[in-house]
Amino acid sequence: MEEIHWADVIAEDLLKRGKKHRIATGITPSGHIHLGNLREMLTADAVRRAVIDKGGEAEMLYIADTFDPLRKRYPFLPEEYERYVGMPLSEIPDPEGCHDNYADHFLEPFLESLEILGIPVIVKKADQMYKEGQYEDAIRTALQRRDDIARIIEEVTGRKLEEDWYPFMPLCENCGRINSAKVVGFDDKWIYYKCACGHEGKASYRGGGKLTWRVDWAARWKILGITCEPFGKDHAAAGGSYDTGKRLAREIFGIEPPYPIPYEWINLKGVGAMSSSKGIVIPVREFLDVLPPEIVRYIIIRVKPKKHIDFDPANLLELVDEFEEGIRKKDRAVELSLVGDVEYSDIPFRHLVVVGQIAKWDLEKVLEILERTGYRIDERARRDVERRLKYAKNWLEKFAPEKLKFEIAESVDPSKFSEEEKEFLRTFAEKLDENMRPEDIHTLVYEVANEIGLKPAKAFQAIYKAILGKSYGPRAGYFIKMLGIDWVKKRFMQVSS
RNA sequence: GGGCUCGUAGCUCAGCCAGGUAGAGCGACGGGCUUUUAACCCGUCGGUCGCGGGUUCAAAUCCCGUCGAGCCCGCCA
Repeated sequence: MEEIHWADVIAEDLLKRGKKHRIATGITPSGHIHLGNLREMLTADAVRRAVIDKGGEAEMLYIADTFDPLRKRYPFLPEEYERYVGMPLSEIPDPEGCHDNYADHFLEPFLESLEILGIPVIVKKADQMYKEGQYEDAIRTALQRRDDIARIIEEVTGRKLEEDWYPFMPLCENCGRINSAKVVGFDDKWIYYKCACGHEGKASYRGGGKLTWRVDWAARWKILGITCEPFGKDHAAAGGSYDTGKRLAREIFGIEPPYPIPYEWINLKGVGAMSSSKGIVIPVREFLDVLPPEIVRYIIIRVKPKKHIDFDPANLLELVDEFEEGIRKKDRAVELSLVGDVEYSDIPFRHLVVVGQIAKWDLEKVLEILERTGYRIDERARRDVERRLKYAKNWLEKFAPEKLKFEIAESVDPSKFSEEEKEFLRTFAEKLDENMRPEDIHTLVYEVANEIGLKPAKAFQAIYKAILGKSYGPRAGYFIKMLGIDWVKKRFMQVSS
């Protein structure tokens, strides 16, 4: 039985509904956008690609809720930001002063990440949509049909709404908050409100406030013609916002709700679920310095959206092996993860981690070593190594377990070696031959050790001591071949003299 | 109170949607080779598919129930 990738299953479903699709995403830029948030984008993008692969048309929208109020002063914000709580993110200054406003500060690196990841999105900023009047009709409808909306929300959620509830949150022109004024009435031109700060005023249909979340969501489906949308499992619970959205879409706005794709959270090993408000975060942008985009995509795309992902950045090599194997097998998840026209060579990432350390990350040296150990270096391999070597270096420094790290000792002190060790190294060096293959070298260790009556374990230790200054290291045969027979001979002779 | 996911080999999981004699990787064990990192090759061991019922010629797979684990909703969005 052929296994079908989840994105293809969804794409099939979508194409039964129509040929053209607009897939929405909506991560709110209230803090650093992390790998967990990225799942929404990658889920959408995998489906987008699958739809296109099957002959349909699809585009991705990213609605950034820049008009959302700041919920609280997050731990990463300075104390004076207490006064901005409740104000829309688009109206709050950038905490680091480098962008126009708070929302842009977090939005920009994220959009940059999306570009690196090869995710094409049409960006819609909510504050602009409101200010430009795109929501005007929806707001009018929502206010006029306040009772029907309230009834639907009450029926779906089972909770009771206040008598004076309205599906609209006015932006108070006095205190600047968008979450503390109550609607007291409305006419064709204005929405009248009374704010907790004491101010009474009137708000415009264009940027004078926003619809409450559940209503806003359904409204935006209509305004933008959304046919599909991934969202976190918090929205997917029974009585949750998708359930209300579904009914609001049909009964208030007269549209079919988008095809839902609920997804699970991503857990960072040893840290727990990623959450910007709890400060458990590795910003996406930071990941992309350490891992190639296709691997980041693969981490998420290989797993069905509804299954939770435990991700341990220290334990990455196996995943990369699997990915590289998938390239050869033309695995669908890998295919959906590859970005642009990047071409892979047959050099494993795992190998680059070792060779890079030997060559001290010098590209030419790395290529030289790879060639010496039997890899064919053509233009394609060259480009590939150049690209992935940077990631290998960054990953090693940032996430790799200590035992994978080593450094060639600049020099070693012969007095630290016993006579036995010296004898071994001398004999070994004499027998080393430029034409030996890694396996031959490995065998030679045993041969020489036996010849002079040294335990093989001691022999290996002597080798590592002479090269690295510690008693363990990468597999000796390959390692010596990579270092260069000539160099090793010289080093061993010097130590044993 | 409600929703989702998981339970299959020692471990991590695939297979379940479209039922047809249980799979992979890792580990373990034996060997290649008297330590070499999360190395390579060959081979071996390893599972009453959580439990109980039902449907079926046939169930890991579909249905009902049940037990256990995790997360989410029941503030706001």
